[in-house]
Amino acid sequence: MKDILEQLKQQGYKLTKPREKVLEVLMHNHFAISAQDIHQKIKIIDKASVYRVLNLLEEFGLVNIENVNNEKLYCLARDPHHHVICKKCGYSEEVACTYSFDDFKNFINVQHQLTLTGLCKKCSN
Amino acid sequence: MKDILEQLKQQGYKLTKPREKVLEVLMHNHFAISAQDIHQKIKIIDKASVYRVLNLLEEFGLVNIENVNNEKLYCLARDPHHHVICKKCGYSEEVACTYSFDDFKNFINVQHQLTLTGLCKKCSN
DNA sequence: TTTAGTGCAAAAACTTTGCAATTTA
DNA sequence: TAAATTGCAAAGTTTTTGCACTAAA
Repeated sequence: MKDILEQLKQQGYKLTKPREKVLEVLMHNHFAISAQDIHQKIKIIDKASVYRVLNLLEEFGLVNIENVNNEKLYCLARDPHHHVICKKCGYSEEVACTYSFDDFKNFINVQHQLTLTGLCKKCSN
Repeated sequence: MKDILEQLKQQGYKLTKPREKVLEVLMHNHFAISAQDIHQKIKIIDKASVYRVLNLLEEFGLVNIENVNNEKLYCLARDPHHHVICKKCGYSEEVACTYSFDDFKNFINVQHQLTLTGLCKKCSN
């Protein structure tokens, strides 16, 4: 987290409570989480600010966004790993990321986001 | 497209104009497209129906969903390929998909969605 | 003819924005 | 102290829902 705040600082952004708090939640939340749920966890911070922080992080490629059951979920882009998420109960597990995508002819700064969904053992019965 | 409609039919769903039209747009649209833009292309169909069709397709894993610049984009899950999308201008190219994910211990029916974003040549200057 | 699916209009949910007040550097 | 950022409230978007009507099987 320090790294990220430092990184933002070096870009000229200030270290503020909303940024700290949102990052804290993303750090401590093992899996992907929605903007609304982030706000739920830190009610001191205005919802608008939560969105502003998330948009900032997204702009810098510091978060990944996943869609599961029509929910937009954020998670820190601390590579290299992804998640498999159960579409029914939300249970998830980490998946190592072994892919790299640097060899594009016509693109630079390519980031990737892999979303894996399925049914966990429990829900498949 | 016939396949998909057939598939739905066999599940007991009816073949209706909204379903046909939305699928048509998804078929003919080479790249990912938003719900609103789909509706824009077939104004005869009510927006609510567009959403209903998309949700149905999602439920059956027939579409992939990508987030690019805070826009939720749909594309048919006609494997195996993905897209790299320029975050600035939206230009995109196909990327062959060479990954399979069948070897999970605790999950079944695992589907994957890979979103690649970057800057295209033009936009990186 | 029955049941699923639609359109419409209204509601709900989500996200962004303008601006005065506050906080950071 | 200047500039960036916040909270608040309001506006803008996007998505869902209830229900009477319509169309598919």
